[in-house]
Amino acid sequence: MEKIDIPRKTVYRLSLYQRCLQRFFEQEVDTVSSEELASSAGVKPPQLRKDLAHVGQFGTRGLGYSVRTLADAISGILGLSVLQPVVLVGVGNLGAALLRYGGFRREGYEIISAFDADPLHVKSTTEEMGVPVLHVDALGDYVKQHGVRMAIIAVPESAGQLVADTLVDAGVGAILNFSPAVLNVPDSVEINHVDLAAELGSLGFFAN
Amino acid sequence: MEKIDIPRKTVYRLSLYQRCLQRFFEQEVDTVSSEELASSAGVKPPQLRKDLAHVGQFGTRGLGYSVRTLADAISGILGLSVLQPVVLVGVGNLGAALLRYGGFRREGYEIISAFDADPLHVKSTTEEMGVPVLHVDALGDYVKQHGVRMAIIAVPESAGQLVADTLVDAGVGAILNFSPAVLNVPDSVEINHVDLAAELGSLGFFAN
DNA sequence: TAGATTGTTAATCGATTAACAATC
DNA sequence: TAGATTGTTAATCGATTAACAATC
Repeated sequence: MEKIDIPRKTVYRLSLYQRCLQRFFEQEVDTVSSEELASSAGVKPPQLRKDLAHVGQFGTRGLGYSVRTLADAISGILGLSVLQPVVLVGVGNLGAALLRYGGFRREGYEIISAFDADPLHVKSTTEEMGVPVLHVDALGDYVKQHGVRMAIIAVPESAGQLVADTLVDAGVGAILNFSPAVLNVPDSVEINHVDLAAELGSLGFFAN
Repeated sequence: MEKIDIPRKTVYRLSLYQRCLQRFFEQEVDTVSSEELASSAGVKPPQLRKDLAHVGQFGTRGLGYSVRTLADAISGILGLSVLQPVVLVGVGNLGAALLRYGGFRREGYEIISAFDADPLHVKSTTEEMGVPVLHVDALGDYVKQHGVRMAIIAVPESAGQLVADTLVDAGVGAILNFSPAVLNVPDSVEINHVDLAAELGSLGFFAN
């Protein structure tokens, strides 16, 4: 394993490129230039080339990139070649919406189980939500048994850290955190924090 | 207006500080040091002080910051002193969840109306969702008439740009975009892009 | 005055952009 | 060969961190 030295932002953008390439592929485009791919992803061409340089050489000078080859390469790097199992913790408003959200699956992820502390939410069955919803007490064991490496947290702030600790203890390596809580985890665990209130809050400044 | 020169990331963090200050205020803490406030927001003290330096001087050397004074100052800067009206476009899975999400209101924002292209969603009434859901055809006029300056987009990718154009034409100055679409807008309009699929997608890399 | 903590300047770090040589 | 476009190096830019003088 020598996948150490790629900047976080580059990894994020690789995921953008991947999605754009999928679209080109569906449109049966065989080859794209850095110009075309970059513009479809909303970045500048040198940015794209720099990002790709971090992970290898995929293009042909004078020609561009093979859509197929590049897409496969990025899939491999991001670990999307096989469907990745993910658990979701917190089936409130947002959690339930994420459960129904199709975008994750299209990207190569599958929420295989959800967890909640509220018996009312736990009662929801596979039929209702599309996945089993279990009590949060079972979270740690489930993660260990199924070897789950990724989790989505959509619980209230007060529960965030506890859930994160449980996940980390059980072996999860990456967390997408929608709770407002600032999570303390070991450096080996990666966290993407999506703070909805802060996203909107900071926009007020620009709206005048 | 000379609110030009504050870095985007600083504005974002101001919003974090604001929320932490609210908590300190509720706990009846009068004064915090940059050390305390920074740690509660998940940043380092010099970062906090640098951020604040962009917008003014609020602390007392040797003592720290008055929770009340600093909270009020940041509220003013972010424009949160009065409840900000926001429109939401797209009442699918995610849009509906955002509509019910309480975090925005707590932050000083109120979704005053929602819009959708699907007559099924449009039928939803104030009672069901808490806010009126109108047909997207009425979006531009509504925004103009109510002087709305902020919008949340939660429509499918194919509709993103069209909705953005409508909003910008109607005078919106800041958009929180949850659609995967890369939106082209004038420089005067600020966009925060929350790309759920890409957030999760990039995490795959770190999960091993 | 002594201790503490801010505000600010300087140093570091990393990321973006520009430019161009390599090469298909 | 000539035109095009990559991969890469160098220059720029901005943001973070460290350090410390100002000052309560």
